[in-house]
Amino acid sequence: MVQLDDLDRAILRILKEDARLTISEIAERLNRPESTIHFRIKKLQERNIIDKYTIIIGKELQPKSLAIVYIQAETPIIEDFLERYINYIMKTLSMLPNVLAVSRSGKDGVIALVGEESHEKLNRFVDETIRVLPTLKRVEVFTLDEFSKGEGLVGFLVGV
Amino acid sequence: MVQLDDLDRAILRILKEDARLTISEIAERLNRPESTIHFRIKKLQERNIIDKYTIIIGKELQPKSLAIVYIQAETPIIEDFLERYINYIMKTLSMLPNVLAVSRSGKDGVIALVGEESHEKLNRFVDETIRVLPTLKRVEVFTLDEFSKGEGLVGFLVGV
DNA sequence: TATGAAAGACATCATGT
DNA sequence: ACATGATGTCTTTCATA
Repeated sequence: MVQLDDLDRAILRILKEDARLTISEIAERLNRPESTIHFRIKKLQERNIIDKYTIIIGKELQPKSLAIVYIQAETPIIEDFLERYINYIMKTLSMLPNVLAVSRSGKDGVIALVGEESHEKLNRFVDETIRVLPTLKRVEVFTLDEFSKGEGLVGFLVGV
Repeated sequence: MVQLDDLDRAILRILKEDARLTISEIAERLNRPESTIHFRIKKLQERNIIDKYTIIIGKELQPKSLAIVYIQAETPIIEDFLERYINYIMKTLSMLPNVLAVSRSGKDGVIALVGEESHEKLNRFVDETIRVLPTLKRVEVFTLDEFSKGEGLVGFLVGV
């Protein structure tokens, strides 16, 4: 089981905001000795509660136009074909740099997060790369126009 | 404009994998002097290409069941009401800890990424918190069952 | 598990090629 | 862009409670 006390949570929240703060700065903010903060962070890493440290890429390198695309395959007679076809779609989309995330959705669906420089390019990508896939039952596009929570995810996902 | 050379990109890719590597370790991997790496990283930060440093929370603290939920409001006669209603929905959802991301989608829609401990809890959340909202035209739920790209986004978004 | 102190490693900066 | 060295800060370890 995962057991976190208030100090652990406080440290995690601070590191989430700025993972480059020094242990002494964190110690000062939380009114604890450095050795304690160091010990806690070490434990959080060992317990894999802190999975990794990473950077968020700034706006300039991020795609301006985003959309969630739902792709549903035509349900075929042969089950095994559907399985392999979904896997093929997922693998293909995953390789594209402007496809930021791909997940299976149910037995016959795929959800992708797509980013492009402009609304036009995004529509063209959907038309020319996704809608052309054979034996699709449904393709649905939901543009992401303005985040009120979780906006940072673009800078986290975008490649360099 | 954003100008990145191969060295910048190599550094960014390394930091994306592990933002806690020391400058000397990065310098060694890339066969460059430490002073150069230090200088480049400093510039990348100043140029805001590195926007921030953060931590990814491990699996144990992540929701097991995820879904993208699309919420479309009934288009009313009065435009201004739609605007305020969408804002209200977004603000309300943003406050919930199990709603990891919220974005407006078009004039009359909202897209939310929802996480819960189980498939059942997730369905209950959608039924009891989202479908009960008045004057909705459509609520669509797409479960996220298995990522092939961008899986880390959950550990990035989840709160502590 | 928490803490204080000490030792070593590191980032940072200045200077010069 | 790269090299070197000086400086102060930070991490890490360990002994102790």
